[in-house]
Amino acid sequence: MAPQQDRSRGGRRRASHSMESVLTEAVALLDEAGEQALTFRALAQRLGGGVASIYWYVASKDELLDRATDHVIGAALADVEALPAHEDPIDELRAMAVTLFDAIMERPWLGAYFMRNTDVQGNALRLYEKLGQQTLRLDLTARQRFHAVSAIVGVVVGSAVDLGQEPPQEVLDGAVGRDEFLGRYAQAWRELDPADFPFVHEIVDEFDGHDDIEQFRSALELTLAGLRLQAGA
Amino acid sequence: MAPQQDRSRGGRRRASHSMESVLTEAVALLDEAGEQALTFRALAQRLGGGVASIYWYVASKDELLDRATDHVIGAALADVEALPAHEDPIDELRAMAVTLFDAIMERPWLGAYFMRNTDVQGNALRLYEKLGQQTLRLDLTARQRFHAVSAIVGVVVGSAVDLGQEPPQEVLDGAVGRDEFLGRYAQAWRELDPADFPFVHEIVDEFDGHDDIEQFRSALELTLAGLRLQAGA
DNA sequence: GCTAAGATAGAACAACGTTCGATACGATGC
DNA sequence: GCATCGTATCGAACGTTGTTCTATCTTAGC
Repeated sequence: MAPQQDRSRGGRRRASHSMESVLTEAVALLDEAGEQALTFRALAQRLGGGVASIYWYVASKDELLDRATDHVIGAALADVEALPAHEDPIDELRAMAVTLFDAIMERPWLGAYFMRNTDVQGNALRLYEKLGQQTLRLDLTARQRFHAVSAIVGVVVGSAVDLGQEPPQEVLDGAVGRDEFLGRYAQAWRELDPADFPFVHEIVDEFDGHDDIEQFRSALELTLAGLRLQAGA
Repeated sequence: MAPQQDRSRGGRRRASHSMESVLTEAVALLDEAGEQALTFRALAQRLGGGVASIYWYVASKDELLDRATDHVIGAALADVEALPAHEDPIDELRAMAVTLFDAIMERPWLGAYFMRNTDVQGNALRLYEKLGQQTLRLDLTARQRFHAVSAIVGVVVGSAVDLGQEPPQEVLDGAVGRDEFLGRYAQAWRELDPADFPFVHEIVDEFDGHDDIEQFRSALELTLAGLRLQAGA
């Protein structure tokens, strides 16, 4: 009753990969345990192959990160393209940015690599174009359009970076909940001298247990309000 | 005429450090050659001591980075505090944000670590407080104040991250100038199909040779305009 | 002079990205 | 059937990194 071994002629089976599987497993590692979990050895073990095989598909870890990033940005781009059209371009910009932020929230590691994509081509550029096309519907100069899209991307990235560097490893392990983690900071802030830190005391209750999405949407709303003003609509 | 050797009894002189010198040299390494240049061995050599000695002052590289970051944020905080007071709190917020961005521009590596500071205390918190105090002068709810400061910090960080990850190592070595670097991207963009990428073609001339500070100020202006609208002033 | 704490340092360790050389596989030509 | 060439895989090794271990030197107080 020995189980049918998955080998031929006693030799160890050779693994056969593909660009897709390499990227998929790399993203899976990043999703499960964050940036530090993605090593060539861990990835090779997951693929059931050797370490050096990965170098057939990518020339370096930087390229692996770039391709993995572009891989998931492709999914975010698909989400954005699936969005219904709005009459108001600013409404559409808001919907796109929120969709983008949602995608990053599910993958906190994305924040650090989002803008690192050195490739000129790729899904990041398509996303950039997609956002920018909305500004073409606004009464702006080319320079204003360029700056507007940069500002919106900046808000997304800025919020995403906050997100990505928030968990200090305890909350990722599940040992400490996010609320408790925030609560610790809040408690330390409450113990500061109110005379020296009036603002911190003013907002500590808002900080405690705050929602990241709401924080992002508020920042986005300010930028979009400024943009609407600039477009004179 | 042998030079007076700086040693006693022929033995190799033991180095004597201090928290200040360790942080100063660490920052110097980061300034000169970026994030990857800061290694314990390079730092030890610079301090004229052994590798393990650094561990007397910091428990890990993460802590070293945190302390180094807070060290330079302290300088930025001093710059911000030296700013003249404005009658309009939003004008003062703008001046503070610009000062902050200037400090980050001189140290591109700061962008990646700016928000990574896990310490609750420190200069980052004081800077946060300093920004927040201006919102106390505006007619806003506590939540709006919290979100406003987060938004402004987000704009700074978002632009700073762009900045920090821009040079791909050639421009840092001085082999390729920033303009030429930007020009390469611009050229590649110009060769894209205008039907597929109308926005990219619209702004490529603006992108080519653009000024980072101007880009940042535009993004900041949109946020501040939105904030002014929100405060009903 | 002795001792305890403060401070320094060399050597070793484990993990990482990367390279090298050898080897197997699959289609093609004959 | 067989040699051939480009594709693809793998184990082993290299150099560098953060970190730890253990030993040593220095200083202050008694």
